[in-house]
Amino acid sequence: MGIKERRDREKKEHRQRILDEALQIITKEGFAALSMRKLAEKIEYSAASIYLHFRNRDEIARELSEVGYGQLFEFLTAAAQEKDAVKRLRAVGEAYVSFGLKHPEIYRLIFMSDAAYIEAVFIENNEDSAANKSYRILLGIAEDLKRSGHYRGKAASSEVADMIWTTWHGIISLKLTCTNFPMTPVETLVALMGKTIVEGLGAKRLPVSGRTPSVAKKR
Amino acid sequence: MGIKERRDREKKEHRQRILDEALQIITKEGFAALSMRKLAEKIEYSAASIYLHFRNRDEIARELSEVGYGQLFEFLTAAAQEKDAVKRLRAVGEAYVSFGLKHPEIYRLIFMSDAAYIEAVFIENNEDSAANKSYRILLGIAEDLKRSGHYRGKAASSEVADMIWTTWHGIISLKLTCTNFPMTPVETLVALMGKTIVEGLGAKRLPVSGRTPSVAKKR
DNA sequence: GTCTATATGAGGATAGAC
DNA sequence: GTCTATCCTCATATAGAC
Repeated sequence: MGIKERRDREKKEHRQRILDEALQIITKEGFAALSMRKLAEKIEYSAASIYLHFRNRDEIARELSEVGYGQLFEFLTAAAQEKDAVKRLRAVGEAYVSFGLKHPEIYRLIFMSDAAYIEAVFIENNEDSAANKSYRILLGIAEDLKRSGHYRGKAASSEVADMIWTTWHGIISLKLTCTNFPMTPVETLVALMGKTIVEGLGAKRLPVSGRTPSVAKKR
Repeated sequence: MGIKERRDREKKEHRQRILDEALQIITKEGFAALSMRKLAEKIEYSAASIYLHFRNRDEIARELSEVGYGQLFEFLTAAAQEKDAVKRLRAVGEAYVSFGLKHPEIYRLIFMSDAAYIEAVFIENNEDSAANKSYRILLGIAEDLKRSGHYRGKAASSEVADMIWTTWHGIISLKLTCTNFPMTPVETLVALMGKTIVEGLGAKRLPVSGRTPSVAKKR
């Protein structure tokens, strides 16, 4: 049965080669630039042969998205070793943003294009998907912030985690769409954001929504 | 010279009609669905005739972006009447997010696709562009927060404004890409975010970056 | 079984007839 | 000024060669 094994192995390698080249194209030129023809040229096969390995262009995109979530997870994991929740919040935030800056087209693909990719990963996939594991890093930070007395509000940890996530996503996605705006450097934004959120969550006085805090009275 | 005037007027009207139909297509089906052929069918002219009014599809996109910035500006202006900076922050934030939810495809076009559109507006255009005026609403809030003693940090108003903007953008853009995630409802996120930022900016104790605040010591 | 060649139909853009 | 005809690029599908 060695022949079948070799054939299977070769087919798998061929498939992987297609994915590798596709990733290169996306990384360099963005997802929109990924065409079956261009990809076929790169792998030195006809376009039709790609369809023997992938149902369509979308299936390639979905697989590459998962690669992207994996890369992001590695970035985050490396930064999530810090014990202290506040330090970890800052480290992971910086890692998240630096991933986006380093792999802008991948970030666009996984978080700024079709909702189908990310939803497939979060909803259908198992708990061990890279995207879910990344989210749990974030959730862990929110829980630790609460545990260590860094926040006093009533918000659930998942809400705090979502707030932090949207924050980082906001910075990187706006930067990718508009390289010159906001003019504040990304690093400054990450630092200011992190500090403001930590202090906001842990603030002792919680002014009732809508009322002006006493400090402002002197106006 | 009345004939020339009528001709000019008719041409202008025709151009406007193209834009109107294009806006409808984008609003309903998204920018990707805007094809010259489909547009031609709507206006009941040949596709080639569109090129007499617009250099290419991109030029239509750019003009529609400006319409979009104008619509956003109107949303924000209506919410920016409130005198109190904190209340205004919340009102404008809600308006920003509700614009994004109400006109998702327009939002995608102006803030989530090509950097060229937004950069053209912010950089090349005059101070009176809708995008610049919108930004100044935000900047005004940041300045008023500072003036009324709501924040004590060293961050410049423009940095605070950018932080607030990225925050709102993060919420809406993540929601548009991933309708089921984050699971926290948009309204909850906006409220939590607004509260956390106001309290974070105004917090009395400013723990030195990297040190754990005293509350956490008990861990 | 795996590939090449080719067909189909959508789309952007343009030349040239009227 | 408007149209038809056309060219190019693209995703996708399939027939049939090997």
